[in-house]
Amino acid sequence: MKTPNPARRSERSRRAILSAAFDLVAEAGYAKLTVEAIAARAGVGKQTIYRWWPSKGAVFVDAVLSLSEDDTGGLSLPDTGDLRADLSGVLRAIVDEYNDPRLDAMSRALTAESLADPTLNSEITARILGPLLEVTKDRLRSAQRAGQVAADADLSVAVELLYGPIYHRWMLRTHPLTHEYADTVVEFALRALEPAH
Amino acid sequence: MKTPNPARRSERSRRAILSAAFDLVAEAGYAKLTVEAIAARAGVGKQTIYRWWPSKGAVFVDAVLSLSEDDTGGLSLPDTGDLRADLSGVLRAIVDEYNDPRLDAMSRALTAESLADPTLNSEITARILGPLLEVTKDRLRSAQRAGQVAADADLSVAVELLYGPIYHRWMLRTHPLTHEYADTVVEFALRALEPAH
Amino acid sequence: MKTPNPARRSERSRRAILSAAFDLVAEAGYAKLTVEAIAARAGVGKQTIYRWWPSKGAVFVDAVLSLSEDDTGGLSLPDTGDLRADLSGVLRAIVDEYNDPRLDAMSRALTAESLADPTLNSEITARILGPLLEVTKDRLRSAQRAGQVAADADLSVAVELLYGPIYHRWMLRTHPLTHEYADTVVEFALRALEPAH
Amino acid sequence: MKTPNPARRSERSRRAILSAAFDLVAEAGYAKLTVEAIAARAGVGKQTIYRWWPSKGAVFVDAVLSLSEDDTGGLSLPDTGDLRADLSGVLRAIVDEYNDPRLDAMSRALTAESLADPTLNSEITARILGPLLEVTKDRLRSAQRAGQVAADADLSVAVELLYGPIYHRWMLRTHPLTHEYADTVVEFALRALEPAH
DNA sequence: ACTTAAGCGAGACGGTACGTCGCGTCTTCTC
DNA sequence: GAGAAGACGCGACGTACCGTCTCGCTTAAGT
Repeated sequence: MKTPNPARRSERSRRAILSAAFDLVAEAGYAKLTVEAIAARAGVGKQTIYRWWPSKGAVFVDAVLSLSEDDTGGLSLPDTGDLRADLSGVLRAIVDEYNDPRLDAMSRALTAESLADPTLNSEITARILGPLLEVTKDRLRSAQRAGQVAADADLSVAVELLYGPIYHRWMLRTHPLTHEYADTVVEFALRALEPAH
Repeated sequence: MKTPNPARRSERSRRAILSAAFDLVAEAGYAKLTVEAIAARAGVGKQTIYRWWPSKGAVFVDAVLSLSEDDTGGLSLPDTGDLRADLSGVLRAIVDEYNDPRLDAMSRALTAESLADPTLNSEITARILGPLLEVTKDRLRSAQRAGQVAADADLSVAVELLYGPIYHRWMLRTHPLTHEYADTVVEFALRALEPAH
Repeated sequence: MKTPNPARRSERSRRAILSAAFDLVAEAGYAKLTVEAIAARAGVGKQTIYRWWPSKGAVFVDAVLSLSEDDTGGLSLPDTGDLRADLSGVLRAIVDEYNDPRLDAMSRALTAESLADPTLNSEITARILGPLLEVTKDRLRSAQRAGQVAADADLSVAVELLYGPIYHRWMLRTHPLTHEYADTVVEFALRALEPAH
Repeated sequence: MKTPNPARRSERSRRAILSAAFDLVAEAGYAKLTVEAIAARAGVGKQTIYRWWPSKGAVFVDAVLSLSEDDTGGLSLPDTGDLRADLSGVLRAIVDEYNDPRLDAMSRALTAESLADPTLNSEITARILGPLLEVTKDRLRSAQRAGQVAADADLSVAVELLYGPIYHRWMLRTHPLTHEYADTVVEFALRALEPAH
């Protein structure tokens, strides 16, 4: 099992494969994605796929990631000084994404894939989720300095207080995801995090 | 598509199929579960499976559910008067379950399945998750009457404040799930829910 | 394995089964005949078929035979004194039957069935073919008495001289089966059988 | 329905499939031949069979044909000048073949298959039966030139006069097939074909 | 006339084989 | 030497029928 020489890799094929994978999922759902279909649609031999990716899940994750990285990093988290507004902004944005059927389907597919394959899970965590949590923590740290958040609050838990409820509701479809809901979550979180009184 | 006559259904086969499915997942993981293996292990024709379940996922969900329903309701939620202790009890119990590799694998398989098939999702929600959320809300309602929780708090959100962070951490494997973590979550949640001061 | 009591046999079911079998073959060909289809079409339980016939081939053969026995014995072989004319009559009649697509298909199905199952073969031979050969031999015997056929000719072979070529051509589709052909065969056969000169 | 590229066809698989099919029929009879068994015995995927043959019948016919074509033409028909002896030779040889249980079974299977599938019928006719009839006609033509057979005899019918009775007796099992029988048939045929006297 | 057991319709069952799909590997030929 | 093309061995799919096996129901026979 010799590893191929990346220098020789065809950029045209790489792109074609990723975009074929993405389009196929968009059209028919992740469950119907097959390596053969990707190869056919991309005008590529199957071997070319297997040479560079370990599984079709990896191709798909790559496809999604390469797309989301074309954006300037997805969600931003401004620091206007108004913590409540800043957090509400992110959460509402996330709610909007989950309410877009296209993105919803993609996210669920990605999640399902990551459940079955720990490798993909870490990749997703590292490349999508991690950065989001990080910038959020940054914002909370800044709020700590401003005395809006208890100095001793564990920020790793704090971010989960924000994103956990949203994620829970999205994954389990217990109730609709709305902007009000996002705001309620922010409200609760801020109360939980506020300095001792 | 004629629906079979349930009156004639063989109880012996039903049981054999469910327990075969469960055992196979326990032994080799959900990814390797096949209808043929279930049929073989259960000593049953494939058609008998397809006659009564639409997919192997449905069989598996049924298997898990029928098992979890042999227990008299699984998790209980006592009302000792000490809200913090009561909640900490449930969350720690859940953390323990997620830390049991067997149950962890089952839950992830169940979750992955429910991502791909909304029907299963609702079934799981209705038969496993729903009851848990319900008893939790009951406990919180009792706490409201006792003045430990703000009277106007939206309890649907409140339960997500409790379970959301745990679920988030479990699903995304961002950090280890510990009893301390459970307690921290309870702490934050109680602070968020406490009556205005 | 107790043999069922024929006295209790339902005549209505028997008829329904035979005619369902016959019709199904007529409609879709023998290859697509199934026991389940016969049962369904006849409004009969499968067990009723298995109780009275050993195989679907047997049902079909029975169906054909029961039909052909409604006729007064099928082909007749008159003795007008004109041997050539009498034989030409039968052979032409047989040729006509083989040229009827319905009968052609039935005969081929019957033949195929008898190839796979020696039991059916003997039944067919006994109930359809045998009588034909017998009456033909009778006619030839009468011709022997009239001095038109060599006294020492082996009549078992003689009839095969008549039917063999026709059968050969029908089975193997080497050439079309026509009345002229029937007459040529009769001509050759008579020449082969004529008394020494 | 894209047709596969024959250039890429694996010769090794082709051979293995044909010989597996042949052996399986020899061992257990045509009725028990299955595509799965062929594939398993040949060490081949089922798809490889379906890629190149339309049905298991076609595989079997191919198997038989490819074997019979390894022989340099099978039956020969010498021209010794003695027509009776030459014809008796072929008919006796054919009788011998039909009396070999192995060949008998093969021939019946082949015949049954050709009854159900006209395509196979023509193939068999073209590759096995046709050549035999042709060399026989050649021999009779030579006999015509020698004045042993009527100049105006229709040779297509003549050959059926020879093979028809044998075939009839073999197929319908009315009487045993013996060398004497073969000779009797030749005798009758020669008498039928002899020039006017 | 009344049981009572057989035949019957229906159809679920354990199986075998079907013909198809997709996997991941391998081979051949091209650029 | 990477890539397009696609045949291959393999494993599983979901379906069609097989022949067997209960289920109630009906129906004729024998008390």
